Amino acid sequence: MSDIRVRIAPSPTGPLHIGTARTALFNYLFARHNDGTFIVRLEDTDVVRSSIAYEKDILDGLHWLGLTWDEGPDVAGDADHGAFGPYRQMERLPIYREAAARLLAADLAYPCYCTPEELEADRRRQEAAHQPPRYSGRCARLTPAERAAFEAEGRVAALRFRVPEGVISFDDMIRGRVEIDTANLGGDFVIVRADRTPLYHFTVVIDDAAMRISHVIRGEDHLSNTPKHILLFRALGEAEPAFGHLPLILNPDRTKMSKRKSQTAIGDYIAEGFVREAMVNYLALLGWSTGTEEEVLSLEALVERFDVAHVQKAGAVFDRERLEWLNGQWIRRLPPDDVIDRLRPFLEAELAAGRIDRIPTDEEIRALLPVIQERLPTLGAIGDLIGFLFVDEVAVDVSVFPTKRWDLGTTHEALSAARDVIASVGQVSYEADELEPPLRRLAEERGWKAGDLFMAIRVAVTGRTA
RNA sequence: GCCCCCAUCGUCUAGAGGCCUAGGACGCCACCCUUUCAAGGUGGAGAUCAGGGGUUCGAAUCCCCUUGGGGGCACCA
Repeated sequence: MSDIRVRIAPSPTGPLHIGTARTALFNYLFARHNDGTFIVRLEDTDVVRSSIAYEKDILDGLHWLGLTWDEGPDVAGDADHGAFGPYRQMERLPIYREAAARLLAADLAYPCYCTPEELEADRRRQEAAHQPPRYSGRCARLTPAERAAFEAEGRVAALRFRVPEGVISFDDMIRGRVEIDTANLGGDFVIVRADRTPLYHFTVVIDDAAMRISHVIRGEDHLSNTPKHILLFRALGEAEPAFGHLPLILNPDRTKMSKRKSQTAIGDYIAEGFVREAMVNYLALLGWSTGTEEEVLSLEALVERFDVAHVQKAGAVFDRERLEWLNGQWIRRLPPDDVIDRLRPFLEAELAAGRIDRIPTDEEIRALLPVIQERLPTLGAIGDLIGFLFVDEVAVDVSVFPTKRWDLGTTHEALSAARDVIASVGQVSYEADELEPPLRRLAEERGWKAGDLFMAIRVAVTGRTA
């Protein structure tokens, strides 16, 4: 095991997002390729929006993808494991409290008594003046007497970190050297709320330091925040990890992928019948490539080939068509028993929805596999493909019969004739050459195209044209 | 508004100065196969490498500017 330690730190304030899943995957690939440690940490300090249901969705989703982690909680609500725990931030409050006290004692942070209303007014004024939003620094130099006065007023203070002057620079694993002047950070920022709960920028740094995270690999939306983190690492007397900022996943209009414009919940893709192999394969290739022309790659193959050098810098539009193509590729590659297992929940859903009257047996599905495996874009398409076989009565909508060459009269006539031919053949084993030759003969005698006859029979028997 | 990041076919990308009259994949269009639908095979359309300056014998590749796009600027994460 190397010293490389990386983490995915999702916030259980929503279901597992495509972007979080990809960040988790890249961290996983980086860790496994380098014989490092992959950690899951839950950032649940936003108590109002966090929930155990989301925690479950996230953990289950990561398991579904096949990303195993070495430290962290495995099951929602359950205990975690690893030498650097706990791995839920709400269980680490004393650690943050101690760190906050240290910064306060060293005057690296100070109590701020500004009310939300005052801050909001400042912000509005700055916006009106076309100024960038920035904390006024009103509470930065309060005398003990002034603080006491605010306290006497009943005001409760938040804790603000003093942002020093200077330029922060770091070598991003993906972007190279990045420099940002601390003057552009928006002034002293809050690290502990008035209600004593710590904020993200604070906890993320304390935990990354405490958990000995060596490489912080995350989305590009955090790039501008990195100087704040570096400042905090320094104030805390901790070594800074390496940073790598992944390109964002984009909506079709090239804005940051969002629930509003795209399907972002991994759970929704699972429900549609995307298989994990395809999802992992697709996500890995969104913003990264092997540098070769290989496209269909298993998680193991990805681990073997992963390198930061081939990570793209520009954002990548999420392309569902390509995901579907990969899904088809993977469904075709799955072993029969595996497909049968994975199909079952979707068949059960068909039954529950009343679209079929019974669930096919494993043997029935196995017999169908040769004709359905290469036709499934998603597992959820199974009902459309074989549903007609498992309903008590096939409903045939007359309008489904093609009328390009045949009118309904001809269709009816042809079906009657075909029925006679089939009856005359008698007992059959349904091998292809038992019914086809006599039906072809019938078509030839009547001057019909065999394809038209077969289409009529297909619709009459299955209720569908495919 | 300020700061930061980015820029090769519609999309995902290969390309790390000459191998590029820019390659692959998805999608699209033909054709083949074919009893429909798929799958598969073959071929095609599709990028003056955002634009303009440099550097160089030589630039998609290096530098600068412009333009365009994105992200960040919370007592959210």
